[in-house]
Amino acid sequence: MPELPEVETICRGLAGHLVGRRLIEVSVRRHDLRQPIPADFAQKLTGRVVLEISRRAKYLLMYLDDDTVVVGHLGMSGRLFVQKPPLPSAALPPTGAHDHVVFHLSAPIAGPSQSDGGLRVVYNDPRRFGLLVLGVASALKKHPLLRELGPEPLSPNFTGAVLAANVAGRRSPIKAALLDQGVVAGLGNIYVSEALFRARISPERAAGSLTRAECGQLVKSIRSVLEDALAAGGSTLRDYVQADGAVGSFQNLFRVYDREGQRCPRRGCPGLIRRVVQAARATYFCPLCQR
DNA sequence: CATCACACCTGAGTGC
DNA sequence: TGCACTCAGGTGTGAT
Repeated sequence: MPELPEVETICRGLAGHLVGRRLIEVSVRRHDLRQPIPADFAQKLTGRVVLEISRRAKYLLMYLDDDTVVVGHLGMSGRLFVQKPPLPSAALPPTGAHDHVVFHLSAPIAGPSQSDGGLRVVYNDPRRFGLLVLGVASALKKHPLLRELGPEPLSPNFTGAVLAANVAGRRSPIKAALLDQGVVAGLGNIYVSEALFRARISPERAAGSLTRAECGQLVKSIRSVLEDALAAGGSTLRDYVQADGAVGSFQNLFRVYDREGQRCPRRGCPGLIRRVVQAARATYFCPLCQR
């Protein structure tokens, strides 16, 4: 499911609901995700207060008040959503199929007292390609899942020069290189196709053959497509929803993804969008205006 | 090393 | 309606 804009949208939604609440109960219904949920997961989290929620690449990071960080990934089909009872003590919806972990949270600890009777957050993942593991905040950069990640595409240190250096010498297609989370962190199958279209670069070009100028253009295109997607709340293909259940709308703004056979949206271009398979993933592009 | 095919798992969609 | 088949937003592995 989720690439950077979807994970960032969920992250922001969760932060608004969870920061400043205490985890009063954590129930793990299935441990066998892509990596097993640690046996002491629930015990380690119970009683902790959520300090902050952030994102690195496609990982969600939930910082707790004891130096523990929950490191989460949604894989292809994972969802995290908030369930809030409409009234204090009102019954929450029953746990559904593929709800693997349920976090029960207290009312906000600080601030004006209110009728908020707490809420719960559900981790749901039919395919179980996602994961939920634990890290240590003060040593998070060394965490095995995070230490090899490349630059954040929306950060100022992701430049054309950095991209050029990270793909130097690579003979694989630029499409495949951009999916490599060590080259740039957070892109997935949709946004790679969309960014290459905006940069007018063919996905079949050898990554190392891009000029410095092309790398600079590609960096700009990556930023623009991610920012546009963030503004739309991400893309909803089949099951992605934001933390509060709202759906994203960027799928309506795709220019090439899943548009095989349609006219190239670039003004005056007579090309037709083509679908090819690279590294076992579908790639969409206009063979006329992407060179 | 770099590259690639494939596996992991479930559900949705399609065509017969 | 049912069945067989294909495809899907990700990533780690083993073979080459």
